[in-house]
Amino acid sequence: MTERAPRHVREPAGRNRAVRLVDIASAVGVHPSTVSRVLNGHLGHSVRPETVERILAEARARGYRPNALARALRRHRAGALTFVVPMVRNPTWVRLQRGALLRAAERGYVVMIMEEPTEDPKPPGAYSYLVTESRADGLLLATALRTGGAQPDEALSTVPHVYVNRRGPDQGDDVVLDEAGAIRLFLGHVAGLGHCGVLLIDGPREVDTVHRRAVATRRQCAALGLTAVIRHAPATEAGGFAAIRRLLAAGPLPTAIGVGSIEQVFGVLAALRDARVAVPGAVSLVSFDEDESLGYLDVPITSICMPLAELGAAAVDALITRIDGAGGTDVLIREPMSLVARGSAGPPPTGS
Amino acid sequence: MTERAPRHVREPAGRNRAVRLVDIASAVGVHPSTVSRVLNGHLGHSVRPETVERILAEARARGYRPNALARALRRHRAGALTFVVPMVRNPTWVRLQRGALLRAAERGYVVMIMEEPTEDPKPPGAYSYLVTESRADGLLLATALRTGGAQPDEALSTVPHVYVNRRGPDQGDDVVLDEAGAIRLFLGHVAGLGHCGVLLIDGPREVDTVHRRAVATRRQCAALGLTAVIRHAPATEAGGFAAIRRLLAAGPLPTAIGVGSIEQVFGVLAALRDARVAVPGAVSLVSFDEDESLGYLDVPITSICMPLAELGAAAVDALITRIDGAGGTDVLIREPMSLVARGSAGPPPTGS
DNA sequence: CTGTTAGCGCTTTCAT
DNA sequence: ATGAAAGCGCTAACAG
Repeated sequence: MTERAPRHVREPAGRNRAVRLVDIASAVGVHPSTVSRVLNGHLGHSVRPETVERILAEARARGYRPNALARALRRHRAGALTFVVPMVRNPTWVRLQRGALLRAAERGYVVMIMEEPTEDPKPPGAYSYLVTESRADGLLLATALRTGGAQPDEALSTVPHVYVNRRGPDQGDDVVLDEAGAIRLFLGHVAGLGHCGVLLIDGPREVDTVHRRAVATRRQCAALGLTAVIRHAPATEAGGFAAIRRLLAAGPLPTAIGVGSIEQVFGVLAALRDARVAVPGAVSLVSFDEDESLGYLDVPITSICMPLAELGAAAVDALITRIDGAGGTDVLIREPMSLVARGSAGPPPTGS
Repeated sequence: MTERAPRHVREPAGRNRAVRLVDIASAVGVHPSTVSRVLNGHLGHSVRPETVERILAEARARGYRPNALARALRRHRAGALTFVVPMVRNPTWVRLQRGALLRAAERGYVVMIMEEPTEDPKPPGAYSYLVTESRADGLLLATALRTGGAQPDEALSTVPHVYVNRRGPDQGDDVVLDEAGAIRLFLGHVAGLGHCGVLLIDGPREVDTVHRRAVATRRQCAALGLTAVIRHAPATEAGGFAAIRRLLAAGPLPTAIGVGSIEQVFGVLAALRDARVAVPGAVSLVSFDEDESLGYLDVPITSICMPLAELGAAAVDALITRIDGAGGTDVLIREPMSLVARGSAGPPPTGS
């Protein structure tokens, strides 16, 4: 009485079949549902300890792994998150991604990465199909641009999502860093050294973090009685280089310079070097991106170290909260944030 | 006669249900299987053109998206790949990851990223559970370490996989770059400039790319009549720094230096600067990692630009081939590879 | 304490 | 040219 295998289900050729719940059940001689309960720890309706043991033993022996697809289909939960990141090379995103991946793994989720092209960016809602298709339970949106229109994205209205390191058009779904705090650290440092004029070289104003740094700089400089000059340029080496070039052509620079991204730092340094402007002799420099390599440059660069991994982790937590149906509020990650003093910021020249 | 909804299936609270195949079917007044056939283009048993139109229209109108979970469960295909990458900050991996993500998207796969801790690394087979659970159809293994034992990983034997940028213990599943070609570019450049002695500062010898570069350097230097010194150090700024420090303490350096990673480049440059060894006056330097920032340093760094995005794309293709059941052979990505001459490599000092 | 049953949403063979 | 039916592997409400 060999059971005939149903002919209409094709096996993936050559691969040996995975162990299923029913295999465990029939080996132990219980019903599949019992196995399911035991393996999921649903012992509310309690199961005989002996049966539990036998099931656990069998499952372990055969290396049983539940089929995530079947489980997800039944539970209406994919156990996956989608992380939408801008397509840039920058250590910032690596650290953010890492923090998110680690926390997601801890919480039993896998993470799919989608890279958003920097030119011709799609609206965040363009990724909601992943949730509609049940591939993911929610979206981590880390695309950098501020929304022009500021009206909530229709396609996202029914999809759990969180904006990471940028604010979105809707309230209560942002997880961002304390950029104002970073500016405070920067201004406190250079003001303490005696600087009176500040220059911020940063990325395009459409980038939300850039916008927040610019606003904070203007406001805080006003409060502290410092003059503030703000220049936006592409977040590249060439962008930083050109920005300083242009400013130097117009006159002397403010003595304290903050730079938004590490790429720009390299460009800024090159332009200052070309013009023989000494760092930190003539101008002081502080980077808002931290990377170890900055400590090994000709002039080691003082920088602000932001809690990027913590940001990623917090974003995952916030998203899971929303997936679980609980609402949430905007999250501001403040700690740990520090200024790594390396010597590129010193007192202003005495003549100034 | 309102149909009672089955009470035992809980809806995800507050979220509106996705459109299903049956919804389209009942709206159009046909059987779900017909809709399935039409939407999948299985018109082998031909369907009336009018019906096709109505189904397509309805699906479009309601924004129908097939449930990827249900489809995957039925088809025994998750439509997902897992990319296992080492946990390092380095532009190399960003470019590799990008190439892989883009190609996977083109081919209709989503990609999950798993980061492998650098210290206490797990064997690649530790990720095969993702395939067993049907979360992914195959594994892209980009962990950097060479396997000590060199015996095939048991847990991977039934799992489609490809080793990326490293060779694995089994034959025919590697997709790697032409490191020997990179060395050839390097040696050709410096030999052409007149150098006779070469120093390679690279990462730990357990890293497969490092190993291949070291072997190629020894072999090619012998063939060209160049002396070769090879030093392994951690792939960090501090590692590069310390390596040069130690060598300088022991005597003069070979006049041509190749450096394995960008982090080490920064360390090497700092150590040379500290010791007042001029670049390219006293020693020439070439980096095996390319990054735009290298063009903006004090001394712009000549580097080898490897086809990393192409590597990622080729790895995805190779993996999908294996998932589809076809075997495969090792792949060597040679092009496009170039030496970006920036000035850190020049003729050796005349005294030497 | 455990088994029965009814699906999750989709695909596919078979029958008409 | 289309419908019926079965089932991917798992879970959960309900019934003993």
